[in-house]
Amino acid sequence: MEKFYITTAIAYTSRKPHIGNTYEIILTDAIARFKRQMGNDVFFLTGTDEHGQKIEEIAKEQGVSPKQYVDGVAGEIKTIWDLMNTSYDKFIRTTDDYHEKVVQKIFKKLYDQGDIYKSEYEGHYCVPCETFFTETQLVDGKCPDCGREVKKAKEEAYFFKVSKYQDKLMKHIEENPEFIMPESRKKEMVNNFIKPGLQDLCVSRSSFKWGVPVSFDENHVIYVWIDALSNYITALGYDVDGSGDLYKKYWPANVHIIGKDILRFHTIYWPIILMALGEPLPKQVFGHPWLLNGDSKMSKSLGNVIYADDLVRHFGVDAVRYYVLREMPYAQDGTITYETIISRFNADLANTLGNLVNRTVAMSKKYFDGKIENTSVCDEFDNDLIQTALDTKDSVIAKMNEFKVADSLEIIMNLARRLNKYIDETMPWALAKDEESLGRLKTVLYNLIEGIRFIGILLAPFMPETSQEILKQIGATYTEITSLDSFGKTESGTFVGDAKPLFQRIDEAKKLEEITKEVEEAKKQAAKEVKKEEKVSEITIDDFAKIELKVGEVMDSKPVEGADKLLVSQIKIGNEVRQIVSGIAKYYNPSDLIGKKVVVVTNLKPVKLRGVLSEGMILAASDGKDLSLIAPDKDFESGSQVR
RNA sequence: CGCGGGGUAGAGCAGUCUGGUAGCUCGUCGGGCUCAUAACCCGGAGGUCGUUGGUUCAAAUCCGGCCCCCGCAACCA
Repeated sequence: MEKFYITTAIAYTSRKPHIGNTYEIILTDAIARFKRQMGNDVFFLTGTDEHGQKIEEIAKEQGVSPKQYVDGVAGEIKTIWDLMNTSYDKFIRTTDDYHEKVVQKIFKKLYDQGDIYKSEYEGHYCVPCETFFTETQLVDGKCPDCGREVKKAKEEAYFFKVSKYQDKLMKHIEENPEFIMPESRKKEMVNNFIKPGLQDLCVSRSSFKWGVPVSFDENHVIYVWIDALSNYITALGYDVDGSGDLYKKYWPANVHIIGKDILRFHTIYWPIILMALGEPLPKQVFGHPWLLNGDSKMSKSLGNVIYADDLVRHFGVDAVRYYVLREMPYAQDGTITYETIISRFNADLANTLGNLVNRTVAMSKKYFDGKIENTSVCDEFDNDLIQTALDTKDSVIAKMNEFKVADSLEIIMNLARRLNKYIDETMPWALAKDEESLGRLKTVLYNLIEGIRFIGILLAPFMPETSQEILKQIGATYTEITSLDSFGKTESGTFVGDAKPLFQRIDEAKKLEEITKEVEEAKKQAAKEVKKEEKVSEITIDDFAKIELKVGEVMDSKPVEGADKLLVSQIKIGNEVRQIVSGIAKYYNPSDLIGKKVVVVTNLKPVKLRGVLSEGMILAASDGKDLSLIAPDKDFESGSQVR
């Protein structure tokens, strides 16, 4: 039996995953189930990435230990994975003992052989946040987290010599065109990162503690990539000093299924780590697109997060699986809204598929007490139907081998449509009226049941429960995909089961109203939580007094050349005119600003943004989506104090 | 000129590699049917394929210019 090792990315345990995160495991599960159905010996790995500064911070805020915190979230993640009926063989946590030990050994080995070396990490350090940032991470030259000033600082750290393996990696990518999929992503990686030259990767941190310690230097913890990526091999029992049987059997992975955003780590750093370890590379890395809510990304602050368990409550597990698998394009981002999911549910699952099964089984019961017989009274319509069923099986297999999940489902649905049409073509209710055509009627129903059996079997990787229910309702005894080699496996004399609607049609207006209520409720809740999260430490009135705020009038404003977010404005404050650069170009036209009264922080240390001097800061409210300048309520003289 | 993706009927997408009647699902309008979950089947309307120039007997498709949207650019799947 051919082995097939497939993995998801491990989920970060900073918070509960939303439907977009959940999409990844559903997708991977569909592929894993398909491969099993095709007779492969599949090993399906998933798990959680549990270390890092962010988790350390959240745990601290909540007053629990990091381990306690990740235990909670990892449990929640596992619950959702199970709720979605995903058939993973192993769930690894990066806080598992065996994983941590092997990660330490990997680090040590790379260090001993000279691929990891100690050096200094120079960056911009934000003191209150205790975090290093690179030049490019800074927002307007300030800390991206808290917006405060940063200063240049050095930190001792370990680096991984990725540059050493660059050429070898490039060669591998060129020689294995299927290594990075989809194709468009490959270009992105090669042009953006490899060609310009790889920089050595910082692989340790000393600014926080929540991680796997470097075994020979206790001031450092191993930074995320070596820790997290190694899960794919530690889960199988890889060990520097000799690996276990699972590893020998399943490595290299046939495919890593990951989000497009972390493609870089999986197609550049991970292969290089493996090269350094002298281990074979995964055969393929598939970067799937994202699932968006409408046209925007799901985020807590926007209050538009959709969770898998909420969807399941409203629509059921298989409907949610169906939706995400059917709706996601191969290489482009997909969308989810409650409207579209209801529409898919009704059109595809209730009307086309559910109703087909229901009417067919009901007719079999009604006309022949559920007994199925092939009397071979054929007609012109039959051949086309039979051919469609056989073609459907072939196409689905072909598409699935390319991971084109949405196409596969569409093809299966087309078979359901073809079967519905067949009912109209043959008109069983008319045949039932005449004693002489009962033989023909038996064949018609036989063909329908057989066609539905194709659907039931082909649907198994995508909607496991529905697949079983369909096969049960038609009383199928042959349920293997190999039984689809020919049309007509069902034996005469088989009895169908009870006809129960597979998917009850949803009243869209009513459902939406119900959901809207819930969403409103959740939004309020989220707003509360966000507020809590954003609460910064208290300051005294003296601290506040250090900030000088004044009313200013915009005399002139224009875009900063070469920057898409920045405007440079001349602001009159009393008798003085200052130049201030602000990141508001996306929200305001320069010409509209002229004459406006704004509030300005006047004693801010001047900085250069994009090479342009900025002597202050204009205050604005922002919710992440839009931005509004803060203006005095009455027309006030520029230069007036703001307190 | 940082890199990449996209712009096709009211909505969502396929077709572009390999040029040859513009297709699918939803919606909409009309008809049919009554086995079934007000479902199913058939038909119609609706598109200057972002724009502009070129190659060609022929361009959504190949080549060039331009416009618009969206990602990525060291840690949000």
